[in-house]
Amino acid sequence: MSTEIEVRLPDGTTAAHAPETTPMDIARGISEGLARGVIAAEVDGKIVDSFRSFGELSTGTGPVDLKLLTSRDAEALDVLRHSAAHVMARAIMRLYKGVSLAFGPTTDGGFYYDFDLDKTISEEDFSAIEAEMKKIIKAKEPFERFSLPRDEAVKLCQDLEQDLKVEHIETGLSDQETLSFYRQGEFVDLCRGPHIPDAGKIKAIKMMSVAGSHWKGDVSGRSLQRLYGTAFFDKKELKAYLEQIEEAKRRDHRVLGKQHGLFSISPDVGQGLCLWLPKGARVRVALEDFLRKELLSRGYDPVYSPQIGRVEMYETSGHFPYYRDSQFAPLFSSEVGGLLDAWSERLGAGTLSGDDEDKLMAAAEVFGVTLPDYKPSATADRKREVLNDWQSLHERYLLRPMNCPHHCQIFKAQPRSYRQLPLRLFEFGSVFRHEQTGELNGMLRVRGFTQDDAHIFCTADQVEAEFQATIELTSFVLKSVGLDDYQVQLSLRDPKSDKYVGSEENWDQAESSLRGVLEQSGLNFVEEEGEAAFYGPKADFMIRDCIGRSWQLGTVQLDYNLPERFKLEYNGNDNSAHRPVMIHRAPFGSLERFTGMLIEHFAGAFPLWLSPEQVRVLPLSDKSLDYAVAVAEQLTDAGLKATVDNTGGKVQAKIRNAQLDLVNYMAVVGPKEAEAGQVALRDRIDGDLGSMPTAEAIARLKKEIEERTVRQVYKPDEKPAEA
RNA sequence: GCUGCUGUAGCUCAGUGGUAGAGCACUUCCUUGGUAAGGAAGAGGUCAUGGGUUCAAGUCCCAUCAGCAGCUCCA
Repeated sequence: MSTEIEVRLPDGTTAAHAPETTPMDIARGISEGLARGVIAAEVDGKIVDSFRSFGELSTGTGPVDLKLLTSRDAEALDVLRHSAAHVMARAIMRLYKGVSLAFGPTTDGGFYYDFDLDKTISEEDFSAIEAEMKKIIKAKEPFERFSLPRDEAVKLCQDLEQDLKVEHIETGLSDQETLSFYRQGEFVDLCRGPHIPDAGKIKAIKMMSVAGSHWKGDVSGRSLQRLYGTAFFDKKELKAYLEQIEEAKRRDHRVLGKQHGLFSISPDVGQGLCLWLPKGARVRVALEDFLRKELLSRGYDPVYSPQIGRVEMYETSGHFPYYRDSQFAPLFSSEVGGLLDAWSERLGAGTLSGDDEDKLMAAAEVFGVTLPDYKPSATADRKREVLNDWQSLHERYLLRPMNCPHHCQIFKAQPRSYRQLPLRLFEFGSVFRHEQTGELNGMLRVRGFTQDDAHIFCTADQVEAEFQATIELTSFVLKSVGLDDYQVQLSLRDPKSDKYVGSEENWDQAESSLRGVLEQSGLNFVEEEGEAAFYGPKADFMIRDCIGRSWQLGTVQLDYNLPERFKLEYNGNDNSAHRPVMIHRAPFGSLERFTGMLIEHFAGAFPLWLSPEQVRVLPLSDKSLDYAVAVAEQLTDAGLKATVDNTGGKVQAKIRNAQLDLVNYMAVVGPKEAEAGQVALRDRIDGDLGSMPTAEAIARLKKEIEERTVRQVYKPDEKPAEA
């Protein structure tokens, strides 16, 4: 008999147990009730099955730390959902023939499992799948774990006709000597675990959606069907989760944007190209005016630059070659330009046959272009050179994907002295990127957008202070729109990757500068390796909105690369040339994305200072219409965004419409108000505020605007149900 | 770009091979009112586009375009 193992509980008590003892046994020793509630165990900080023995789990010589996990522990939900994924897979295998299992992990909201099977699963099949899952759950069969050496594991998966699992063992798990499996009834799956003791612990499940996916995330690999589901320890939690999803749907900026006339995307203009309707544009103007004023007072210089630039400039900056696929095709001054471009691409990819080459030569001749230096016997590189030489004698323009090259040119437009630094150039610059069709999403992911962009050119010594100032600016901007729950993500390079440009030293210097400032700032920040841009590390602001979703918006990026590429220089106090450092920064990120996020955060109900319709004047009847128009003029003169409801009908209906249109204030005017030069002000949030002189109402609203008050984050469930 | 789903009035949607519908919005008329819906009438559609099957297509098939969900990508 082997020696006993010391087990220490969270309260510090320790006891010796036989090696075959399991966490579940210990739970049972404490109370039957606890044993019934145990979902999994945490042994030496690792989440494991409650039904594995300490002999197997213990690694060291000292006592093992045991924490029993019940439905009250957050980690337990993950275990439950992983088991639910197995239950779903089991149901699928019962319902359909020839199912190959891929992976079935948990996600934030639930779990999914990827399958390869002939039948295309649609939402209509969900009820049958759920019914089968419920049968499995009701049977309360236990999950059992067993391990096999690799050859036997491969054999088992072959016997089970699970070719994807076989492949995974042979490739992804090639370094594993033994592999663990879980059995539940007739269902056996290669799986790391851990799992719940038995299926009966799953009290609430729901199939959520079905979508396509790829084996191991490789688009050229096998296409799989991914089934999403979720599971909870009780039905109430499931209900709350579903309500939260409904809440997010109600806030969808695409729906609210249409409903409230904020923006529109027309197929006639093009996919991913946003039309700002007057009301949406007013929100944007408020944001732009606010930021412009801030920047001017913080030592920034406004600049303007064109929305196209020569391809050569983007070759210099590196953007054109690096992001070729996600840019709009270049504009060529010569009609044969596109042909030569495609020709050169093919040569570069090595996919041009001699036949096709002859055809291209002939085609070029049709356009009157002969290439005497182009020798069919030359190397592909030499041929490309000839083509590129021809191209560079003709204009090629790129719809700009970034503003920075233009701003570099502005820096270069005149000799610079160290006395002029830091030079902070800002522009609300529109850029165009040909994002993949499947990525487009309302205002959040578009093909044309406007960055609240600026580039700071400074000396190496000024980097920290400038970085700190931009962090402070971004925090201020976010606070002004009522966003105070955010985290900064410091994105560093992936040491294993070679996609980065610039020297090792520059990267080290950049990364440590950013880290230092963030540490001093007291902001909550996390570091992420491998998330940096190709030209430098960056700090992204991850904002949490009022329903807990995270958004990546503002960004501050350090760049030692572009100044190098554009050979930017300033004259130092030693009267010799020095290279400036560049900081790219955008507190909003893009106006499109930021506005889209605000629409969802406020559920369309903007605070007064951002609101596209701040006051609507409601005449009691047509008899008061003239006075209403006069009041609206007074409000407009005072700088407020005011309209008049000139429709017929009763004031109750006008109020209802204004409330539904999320107008911040209503000014009800009837004979009494006209007589006294007053308005009866009604607040969207608090209701009737009573009559007051128009001037008093104006002062009240102007104060709220100047203070940029965010009085309420609108909760749609407070809205009365539509009749 | 890939997989799947969807496309009918301005909006939300019904319409399972045989005469294109509802609610809201809109227009007109009546009503002229005091803090979340007054009443009546009317107008509005090449059923996304293009092919095909059929005596007959909004409905079935194919392609294209667009949208949605997910995958992959994101300077």
